[in-house]
Amino acid sequence: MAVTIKQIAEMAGVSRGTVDRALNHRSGVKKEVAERILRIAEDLNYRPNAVAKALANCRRPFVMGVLINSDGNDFFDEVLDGIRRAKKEIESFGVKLSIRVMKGFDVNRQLSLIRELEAEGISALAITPIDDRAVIRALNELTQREITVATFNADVEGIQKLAFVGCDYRKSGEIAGGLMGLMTGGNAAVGIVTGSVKMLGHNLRLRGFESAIKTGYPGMDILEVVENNDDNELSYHCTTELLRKFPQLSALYVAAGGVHGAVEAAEVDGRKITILTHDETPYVRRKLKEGVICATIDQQPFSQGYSVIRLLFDAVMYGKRPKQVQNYTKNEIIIRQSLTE
Amino acid sequence: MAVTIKQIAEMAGVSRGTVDRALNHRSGVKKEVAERILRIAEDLNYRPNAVAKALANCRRPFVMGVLINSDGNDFFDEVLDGIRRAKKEIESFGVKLSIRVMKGFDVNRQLSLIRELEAEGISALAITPIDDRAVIRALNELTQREITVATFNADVEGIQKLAFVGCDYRKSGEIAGGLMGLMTGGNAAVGIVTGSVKMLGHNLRLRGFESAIKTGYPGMDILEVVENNDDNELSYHCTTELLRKFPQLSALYVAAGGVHGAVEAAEVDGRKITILTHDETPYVRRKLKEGVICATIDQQPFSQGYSVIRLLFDAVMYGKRPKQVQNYTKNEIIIRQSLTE
DNA sequence: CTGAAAGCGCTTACAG
DNA sequence: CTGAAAGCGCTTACAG
Repeated sequence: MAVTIKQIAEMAGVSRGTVDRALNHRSGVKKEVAERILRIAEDLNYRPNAVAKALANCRRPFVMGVLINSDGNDFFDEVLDGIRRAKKEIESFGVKLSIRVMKGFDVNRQLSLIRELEAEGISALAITPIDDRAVIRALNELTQREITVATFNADVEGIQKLAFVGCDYRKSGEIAGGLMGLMTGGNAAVGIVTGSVKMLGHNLRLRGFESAIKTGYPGMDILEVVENNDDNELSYHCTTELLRKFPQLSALYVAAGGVHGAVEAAEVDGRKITILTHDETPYVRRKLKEGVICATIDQQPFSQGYSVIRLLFDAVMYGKRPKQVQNYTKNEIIIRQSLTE
Repeated sequence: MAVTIKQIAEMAGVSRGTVDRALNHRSGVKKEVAERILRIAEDLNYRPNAVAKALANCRRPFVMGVLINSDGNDFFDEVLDGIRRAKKEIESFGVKLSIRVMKGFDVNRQLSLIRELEAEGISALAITPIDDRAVIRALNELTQREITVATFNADVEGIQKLAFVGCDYRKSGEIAGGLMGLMTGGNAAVGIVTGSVKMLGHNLRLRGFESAIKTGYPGMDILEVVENNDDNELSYHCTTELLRKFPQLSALYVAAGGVHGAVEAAEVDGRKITILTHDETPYVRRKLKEGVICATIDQQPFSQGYSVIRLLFDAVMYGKRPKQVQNYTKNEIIIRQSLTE
C-alpha cells in the first residue's frame, strides 16, 4: 500500500489535519512541526492520492472557463470535441467547465465574454486569444486575480500563461517543404497560397517551408506567395491568377485556409499539379480520396482541445505545472490511404 | 450537482446500501425494489462518480497483469513506457499492475509466466501472445476464471478477448504503397524486404502495399519479395542479392524488422533508391536525418502500451467495454522534418 | 497553532 | 432481503 496522510500523522505524533496543512503549505502550522512532517513525507516518498483529493474537492467544486473563437468551422468543431471529452472526464473530479463559443475576431466580444466567465468565479481559463492589447491586458488582470490562464490553437505574447497548446507552425512548414521535396523528386516550381501575412502562424509556416527547401532541395523554386485571407472566393481568384502568370507552376502549397477555392482553381486549370495542404477537413478528405490533393498536414485539433483542459485541471487541482510552456501537438502527414472510410 | 446514490436512496425510501446493490446488479434485493431503484436512476440520469468508486475500491485493491515478450528492443521499450505511464495513473485508483517481461518466443516460458501472474490473483491480463495452441488454451482458461484478457501489438485468434490494441497492418501497408507512389511519381521498380511470410502482420502489410499500388499506380512494379526473418545479417545479404539481381531496382520497401541490414546494403550499393521503412527506432531516425531513408511509418508504440492498460482498467473497474474489439493505433508517416532533435 | 469530527460518493462486512 | 455503520484518503469548518 502507498503511504497515506494517516501514517505520517502517526509517525509525527500529530493529527491528519495538521499533516494536511503542512504538506500543502497552508498557514498556521508551527515551523518545526511542519518541517518534521515534510521530512517524514519525504523519507516515506509520500505521494498524495489523486482520487481522494478529487473526492474531497467535491465539497466545493471549482469552475474552469473556456473561450473559443470558432465560427462553427469544421476545424474548431474537432477542437471542441476534445474539450467536451476532457469536460466529461474532469466532472467526476468535481470540476465544472463553462464553455463560451464566439464567432470571428471581435475584440469587444471577447473581452465581454472574459468578464462573463470571470463573474462565474472561474479558477482557470483556456482561451484562443485575439492578438490585441486590450485582450492581453484583460488576461493579465485575470492572472493577478489568481486565475490560471492557458492559450490554445492561437497564442499571444506578453501574458503570464501556464501553457500554450497548439501547432508548431514553423515545423509544420518544414514538414510541408520536406514532403513537397520528396513528392516532386526535388524538382518543382512551387506556387504558395497563404492566409495572411499578418498572421504570425502563417508566416512561420512559410519560413519553415522555405528553410526546408533551401536546406534539402536546391532544385525547387518558389515562384510567388499570394494571400487569400482564408477566404475561398478570394482564394479561387488569386490562385487562378497565379496559375495564369506561371505556366511552369507544377506544385501548389496551400499554407492556411481557403483550401477549397485554391484547389478548385487548380482543378479548373487542369494541369498536373502536386498539391499540399494543411488540416483534415471534410473537403480535404474528399479531395485526398479523389487524388487531387496529394497530402495534408494535420495539427491534431481534438488533442489541442483535450490537452489544454487537462493541463489546466492538473494545475488547479494538483498544482502541477507542465514541463514547458509550449506544448506542441503533432504535425501529422495524411495521405489518401491514411483515411479511414 | 450530479445525482448521487444518496438522493436516489431518499427518493426510493431505502438505504444507500440497497441502492448500491440494485444499481450494480448484486444479489439479494427484492425484485420490485430493485426495479424501482433502477427506474429512478434512469429518470434522474444517474452516472456513478468514478472517483468515489475508485476510492472505495482502495479497501481491497485489485491487481492486473502484463506479459510482454519484448527482448529489450527499442520498439518494445516504448511500448513499456506507455504501460508504465498507465500504471502510474491507475495506482491512485487502487489498482496494482504486475509486469512480466520475457525474451523471444518461447511458448513454455510464456505459459509459465501466465501461471505466475494468475497465482498473483490478477483480475485482468494484457499480453503479447505467441500464436500457439497451448497459449490460446491457457488464455481461454483465464477467461473462464473471470480474468479479462486483452492482447496488444500482436494478436491471436480463437480467444475471448476484451480488445486488441495495435497496428492495422493491412492499412500500414496501404499507406506505404500510396506514399511510395507519391514519392516516385508512380514510376518505380520496387524491391521488398519483409520479415517472415509466416507472420500474419507482415503478410497483411504486403497485401496492403500491393493493393495500393494496383489501385493507384499502374506504373509501379514489384520485382521480388525477400525474407530476412527480422535479422540484420540475413537482411544485409538478401538485400545485397536483390540489388545485384535487379539493376533497375529504384525503390526499396522494408516491411518489417532488419532495417539496419537492408539499408546498409543499399548504401553500399550506392545507387539512388527511394527507401521506405516502418517504425521509428534510433537507427531509422539517424538514417532519416541523413536523407538515406525517405520516410518511415510508425505505429505508436507508446500508445499501444498505454491504451491496453486503460482499456482493461475501465473494464474491470467500471464494467465498460470498448466499442470495438480491434483498437488500432495510428499509422503515422514520419519524414526527416517530422523529427524533433 | 492544533485536534476532533464531519464530509466528498460509493462499497461492504455485519447484524438482523 | 435490508439497514446502520465504517471505511477508502484527503480536506476543512469549528472549537479550543
